[in-house]
Amino acid sequence: MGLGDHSVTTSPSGGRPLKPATIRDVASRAAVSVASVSRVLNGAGPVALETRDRVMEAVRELSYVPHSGARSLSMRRTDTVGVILPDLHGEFFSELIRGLDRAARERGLHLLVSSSHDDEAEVEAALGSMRGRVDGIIIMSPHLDPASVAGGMARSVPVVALSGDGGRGDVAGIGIDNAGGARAMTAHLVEGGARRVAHIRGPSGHSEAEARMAGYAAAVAEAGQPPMVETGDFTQASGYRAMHALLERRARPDAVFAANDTMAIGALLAIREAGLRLPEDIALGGFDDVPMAALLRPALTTMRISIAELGERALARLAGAIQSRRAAAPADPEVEIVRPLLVVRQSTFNHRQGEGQSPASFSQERQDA
Amino acid sequence: MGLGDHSVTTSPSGGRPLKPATIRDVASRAAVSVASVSRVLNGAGPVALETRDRVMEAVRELSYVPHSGARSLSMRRTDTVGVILPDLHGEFFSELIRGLDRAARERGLHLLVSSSHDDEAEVEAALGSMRGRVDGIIIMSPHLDPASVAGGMARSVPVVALSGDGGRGDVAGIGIDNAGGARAMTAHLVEGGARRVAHIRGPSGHSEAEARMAGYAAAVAEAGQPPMVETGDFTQASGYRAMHALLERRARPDAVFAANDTMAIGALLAIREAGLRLPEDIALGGFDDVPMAALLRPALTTMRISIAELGERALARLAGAIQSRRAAAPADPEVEIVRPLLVVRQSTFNHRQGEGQSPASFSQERQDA
DNA sequence: CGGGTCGATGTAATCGGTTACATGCCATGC
DNA sequence: GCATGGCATGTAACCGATTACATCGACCCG
Repeated sequence: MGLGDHSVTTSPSGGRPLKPATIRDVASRAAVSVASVSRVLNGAGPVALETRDRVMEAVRELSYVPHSGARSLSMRRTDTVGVILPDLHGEFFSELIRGLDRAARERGLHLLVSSSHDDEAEVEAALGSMRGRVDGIIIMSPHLDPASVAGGMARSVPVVALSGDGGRGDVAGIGIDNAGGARAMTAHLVEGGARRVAHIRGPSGHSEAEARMAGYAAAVAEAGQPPMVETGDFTQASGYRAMHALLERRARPDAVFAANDTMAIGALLAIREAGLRLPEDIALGGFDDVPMAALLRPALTTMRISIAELGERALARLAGAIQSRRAAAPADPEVEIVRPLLVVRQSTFNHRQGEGQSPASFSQERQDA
Repeated sequence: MGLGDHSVTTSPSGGRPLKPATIRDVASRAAVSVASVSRVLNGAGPVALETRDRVMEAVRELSYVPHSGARSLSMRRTDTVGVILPDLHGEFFSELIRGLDRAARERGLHLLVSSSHDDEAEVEAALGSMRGRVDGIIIMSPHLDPASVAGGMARSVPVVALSGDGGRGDVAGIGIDNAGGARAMTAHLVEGGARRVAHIRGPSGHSEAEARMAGYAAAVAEAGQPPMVETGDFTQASGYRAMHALLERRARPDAVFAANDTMAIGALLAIREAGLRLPEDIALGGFDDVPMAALLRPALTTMRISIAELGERALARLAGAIQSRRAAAPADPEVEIVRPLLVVRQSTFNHRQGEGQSPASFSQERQDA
């Protein structure tokens, strides 16, 4: 039961040790105590130069790598953040993770990802299984109330909600200003001379769809126009169908704002099929600025959201909350809002060069595909 | 120092406990030992009915959730797999994670994701920091040799390499049959009547690009055609430029195989600009079957890889390796190959209905967008 | 009635680190 | 010459679970 009877092979590449070396193996090989090894490795506390060298050599010889799990337990910190996401696709998902990963790596944090959650039970389960694995959680769940879902967990670790409208309730959150963006797009269409701006909205109950709808409604009301709305479900086919329906109305719209780019593409196909010209007969605006938007002809005017940046901000926010919890300071449950950027391309009138800004300080960018 | 002096509040929702309850809190509250609590919670070992009830009640009252980190340490298993990925984008990334996540959840595993690694040093660092956090690792790194990079880690946990051509070396791997796919596509173009099939390849040194190039070269050689090659870098702009170069050649190609769909789209724009018709003047084939491929007009013929399935298979493979390592059985370092599927759409000749299969048992599918 | 079996439970070692505290030593100051 | 202080180091108690082993009755059988 002494310290010396560990069975780790000496040579680094010769016999491959079945079990990796532990700190005690290193200690006994360097003929020092585990405390000294720990001090050397973490650069904490005073160590004699010669001791340091002996330890480093033993580390090299045994190719010792500290066991992060054990460290987490004794340090009461995992340096890991949990990420709980709904069923996301394509560019949105990859950009979000890219932003999270970048920000995490900067801070020496890891990402425990659990995606494709749609109902509340799954989210609860995911949250539960993260206890003791993470120092904080980033959660996105469009159909649910993030505050309630995160309530239990939020008492033990900080939670940041990522949502269409900012997390209501008492958890911190990052949200997209969907209403403001929709309003800016609608105003852009009105300013371009459209007399009847229609909206192809997303499914009712979906918080982002509702917010964009609200922004549209406010802007047309302000312009003294009657609202014209068709409902889609964010797919291309639904955008196509909705546009068809709009074209059959007695008073045809001369501009359409689709609640996302994918539906806008469907609408574009329907407009083309009807033999109408873009943007002369009908102007078209989308939302999201997916990569395809710039590749269409005419290239699509849209509201750009930098998803990667959204991820970075969320992680920065969470990292801050973890810090302040360590300092026993209560984290502020404030909700931070990211504003989309209006990107004007050929699907709307880009005559009127260099004129006035869009309202509400929404910045704007012209682009030629 | 007794068992009873823990300071956790009694009521579940009243005073919020700063520190979550531990198994000892539960034990003392239920007036049993920690062993019994553990037995109840894990359903292992015999427990009296009444004891079980008391424990469950205490668990509820304290809203106790086991600390997975601590459990990992004593069980020597983390139920987590590490995923190390290069800088991936869009659909490929999200589908891969989707497949991994689905397969992981089925098995009660978690995903520790670290993405955007490009050079070897970063990968090494990521691997090191995963020691003690994961039971196994899935690694994808196109420019590097997965075997060497994973060599050190592979001694302590199983590693599965995800790569363009299957991991050489002594680690298990899953690969895509890029060469075979490229060959099938080229053969499809030849069979459609093309006399001069050109190839827009990916960057040299990139293993997938090389494999697809090799498949193309073999197929044109077999058909007795001279190779015509331009090099791109997998971006749309490079596909556009490469196609331009091909069109300026004295002997213009009558079919083009682009090494991925993104470059094929660039090529498509160039062909259109030159006033040529697809597929009559020039037939065009891609690789990957990105969602946009079916939406183009003409819709793009391409080789489909089910990325999500690739992820699922990789995880299944790793899970198997983890199992067998627990049973002290050596895992086989075999490389599993996934074959892409030829999806024929309008950008190539889809006359010749219902004729012979493509060579080498590559399955085929016709589709109308 | 003694010994053996089985079921229910508790005690304490263990996983691999960190770290508060104790110890030993040497140099300094008075 | 002795108290003092600071550096270098070691010992052992955690972190929060699991689990091998010991214990203790109750019950059955010869």
